[in-house]
Amino acid sequence: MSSSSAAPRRNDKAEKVEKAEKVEKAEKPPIRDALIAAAFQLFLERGFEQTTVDDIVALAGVGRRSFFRYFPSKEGVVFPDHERCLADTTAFLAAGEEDEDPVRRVCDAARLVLRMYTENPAFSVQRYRLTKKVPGLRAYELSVVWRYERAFAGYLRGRFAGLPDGTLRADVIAAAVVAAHNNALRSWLRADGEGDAEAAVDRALRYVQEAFGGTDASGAAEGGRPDGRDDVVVVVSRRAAPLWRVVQEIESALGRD
Amino acid sequence: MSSSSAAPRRNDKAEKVEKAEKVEKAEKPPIRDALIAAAFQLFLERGFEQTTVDDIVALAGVGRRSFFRYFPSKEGVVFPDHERCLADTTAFLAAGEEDEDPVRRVCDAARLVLRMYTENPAFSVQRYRLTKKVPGLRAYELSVVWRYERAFAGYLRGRFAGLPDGTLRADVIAAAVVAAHNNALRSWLRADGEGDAEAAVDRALRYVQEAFGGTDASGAAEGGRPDGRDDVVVVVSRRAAPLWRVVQEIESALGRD
DNA sequence: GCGCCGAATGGCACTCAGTGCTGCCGAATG
DNA sequence: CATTCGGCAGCACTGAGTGCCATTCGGCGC
Repeated sequence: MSSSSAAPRRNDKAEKVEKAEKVEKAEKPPIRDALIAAAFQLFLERGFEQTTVDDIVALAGVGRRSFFRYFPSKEGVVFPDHERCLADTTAFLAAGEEDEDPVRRVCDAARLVLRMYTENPAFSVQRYRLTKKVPGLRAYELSVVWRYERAFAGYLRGRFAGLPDGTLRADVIAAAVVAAHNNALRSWLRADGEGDAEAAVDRALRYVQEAFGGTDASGAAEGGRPDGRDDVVVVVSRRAAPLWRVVQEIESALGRD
Repeated sequence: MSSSSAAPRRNDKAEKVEKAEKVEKAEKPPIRDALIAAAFQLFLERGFEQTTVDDIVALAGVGRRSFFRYFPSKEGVVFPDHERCLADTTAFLAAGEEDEDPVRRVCDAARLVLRMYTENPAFSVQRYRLTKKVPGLRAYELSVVWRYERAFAGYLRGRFAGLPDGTLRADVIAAAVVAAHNNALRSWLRADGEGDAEAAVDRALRYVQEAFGGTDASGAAEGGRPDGRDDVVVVVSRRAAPLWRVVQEIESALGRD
């Protein structure tokens, strides 16, 4: 792109610098990052549908064919790091110990996914705003989330193998974990990345863990109950009241909200 | 297209017959059904990607433009009745009574969706085999399922409004209901539509209802309380006990199970 | 019976996503 | 220096999806 064949000595030097950068950055293709930056710039200022792949590659200064070497589709450029994150997550689940609570392990895996978002708050918020408006991106995000959910469910199915209704439990818990994670994550994204996302997700996941009863409620130990109270609660309810109403009373009496 | 202006009398008769069919079938465009039939025939014998929209309209004997008048995309023809079913489901939720258990209502809505599958077992099984192999159809199905889940969650958010963690509970329960429904549904589809799908889904949904403690367990209302007791119940629970354990105590104390 | 109107349809042309192929260039080999 | 190999640009092509317009058909008023 820049002036070439002007000074061979200088070119040799430039090559050395480039190589040094390569070693330093370690297998990071600059073309990929240029495409991501160009795509987001155009998507944000002009809209997703109003931007063609040709516009992106023109702004990034690369060939059109290169775009599809790095991303499977026009939507894929919006979720550039999910492939690696999904691999990390499955590896994390595969490395789990046998005596660990499976639900807790899956919750920790979800926390791993959360970290990918919190590492780049600005980027995550921009992407959230895009996916909220563009139906095509929402659909693509669904397929991404679905792969996480299937990874969770697959792990749980293995851990629940032999148990009655093992696959049912696995599927339901995986879906609940994903839903809780997304609920907290989206609250954080709607707040422009302000606030403690980790705490919000912990809180949401604790609700799931309590609902399925397969855990010691993680945060209860640490955040817990600083006054040391582990006392009893008395609830009085009319027998004819609908059960779900009673449960609501119980929950508020127990201080879970 | 067919021979015209040959015998006006005969043409008049043909018109009458056509009109009679229209009145009989009542607002059912035959073009739509012809497109669905042609699409499935080609998808099954040749594969989804190997079939173009031109192939479908050629076999159905209609213009290419008409395909996209009836279906939003090539994938859409595989899920022809979901739009109506989704409308029915949201209407069913909107018509719910205020004093009914919200979780139970959502489970009933899921049973409504199941009915759409069980009404045409052969069709549902064919579609299942297609979506299992074709990634594009899986993605499309995800977006369809997502709309049901959002309908469920929206209803629950309304019912849980004001409660602590209302949206979290709504999202998680909606996801759990959908996951349980799909788990049972897919078992039935894998078995080629043999067996009792209703019973399987009932069983799966009961698991969800128990996990979230928001139900009177199916038959409690009708089984009633013939002794006329409408007294009070006192429950004592340790504050640190997992919620599901507490709920179990409540349920047994209230005599519902 | 006649003409008009609106809805449904078919046909055409166009944009753009995604893919296969070819040639090119630079870098690592001998 | 010659060769090979991997990444990239450019080109051409298929096919999905859309906008536009002409046509047709059933219905309706005159």
